[in-house]
Amino acid sequence: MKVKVNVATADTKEQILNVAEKLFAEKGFAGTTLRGVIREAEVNIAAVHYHFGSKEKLFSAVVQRVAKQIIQAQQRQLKNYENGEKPTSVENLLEAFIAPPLQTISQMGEMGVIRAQFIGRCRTEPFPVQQLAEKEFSENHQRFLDMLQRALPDQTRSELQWKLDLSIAVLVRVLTQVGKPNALVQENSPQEVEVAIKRLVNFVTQGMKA
Amino acid sequence: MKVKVNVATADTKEQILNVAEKLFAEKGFAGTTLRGVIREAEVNIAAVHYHFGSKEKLFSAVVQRVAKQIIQAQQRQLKNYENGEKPTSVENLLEAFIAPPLQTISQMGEMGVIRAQFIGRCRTEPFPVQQLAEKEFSENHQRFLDMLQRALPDQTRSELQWKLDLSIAVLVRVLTQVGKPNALVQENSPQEVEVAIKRLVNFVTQGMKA
DNA sequence: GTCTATAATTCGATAGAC
DNA sequence: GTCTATCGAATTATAGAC
Repeated sequence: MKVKVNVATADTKEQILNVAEKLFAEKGFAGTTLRGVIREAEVNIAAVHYHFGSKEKLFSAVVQRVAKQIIQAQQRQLKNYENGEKPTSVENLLEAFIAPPLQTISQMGEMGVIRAQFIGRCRTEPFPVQQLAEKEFSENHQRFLDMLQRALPDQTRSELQWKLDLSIAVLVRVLTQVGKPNALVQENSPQEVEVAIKRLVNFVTQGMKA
Repeated sequence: MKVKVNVATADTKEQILNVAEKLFAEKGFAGTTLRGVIREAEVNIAAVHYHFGSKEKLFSAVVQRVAKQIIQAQQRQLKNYENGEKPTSVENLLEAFIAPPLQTISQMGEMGVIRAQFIGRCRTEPFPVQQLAEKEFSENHQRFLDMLQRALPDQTRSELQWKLDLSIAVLVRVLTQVGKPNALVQENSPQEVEVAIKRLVNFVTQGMKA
């Protein structure tokens, strides 16, 4: 059975999502206007409300698209370490957390820098951004926390919690600085990203074990 | 010779600065309106433009007040380690960097949480916030970088640069999470802050030496 | 220095034709 | 699904009286 797809609509929706991600990344939620989005996306102002309902729901749609990709890549990476009994090492866990977003971003070219900045906004912007974003990522973070607890049984849950939180802060900072002078990732090439992942994993692993 | 001080004006300016810091911290630059500021500060809308000139210059004035306090406290702390020839240890340098903002914030009570969030905005908000803020902090960061270089002569300048940048990201994350559940600093009491400083310095020192 | 009044834009959202 | 037209409200900033 064929699946009906309105091509024009799919293009319009996706075009709005792409431009919205770019503008939210560059100017933040409050600094982005729907009129700015529709101008760059070359669609009608009413199309945004027809497809998404409101500015806030548009933002949620962008977040969900981003979160889905990242979490899928992280879970895929984790399966490489699934041998069974022994808990995965801290290094491997942190690499499974850190490597996927960096690799994804380096594969996306110019859009990768935008994606990186957007992720940064999700962690730092005022209400309602952080709340909308956390909803999409919290379950995944809990899963990683559970695995870290198995790898480091001597540390308390709350200790691991703030250490993971700080590790994410470090990852997000690296992401938002991609391409800038003196950043850990400057050219955003696959080779450079591999080196950056090693250094970054090392940086946070030391902190996590401390 | 007496110094003329218009008390009403001093109050008005300071009141505007206080409320502006609070609203910028809570809602960000774009999300804050001058009308919101004057409503809460109970001053006239024209007073903001008379004293500061524009929304952007008002933000700059808040940043300058905040930066001045932090940098002074850090430099004061550094003088404790000035013995002369031997370079200060990495731990001491990082503690001189990290402790002052956390201690200041815990002394400020409720306003401390606002101050902490405001500092977070300075590092993460879109143009023109980051640019205006970096202008006030960059010289101080360079000084710390120079001292770190003396303490860790085997690491390259660019290596130390991104490591210090990531350490600041960690500090800022701790600041913005003050008072939230599972944060490193929850009650914001002097004793708790002292413990937090030790853990935090340990976390970033391990990463810095790695 | 402080105030009122208002200029000049811009915003998110919606109604209704096609 | 897409469009035009527009509503109602909010924004920064300024002019000018006191």
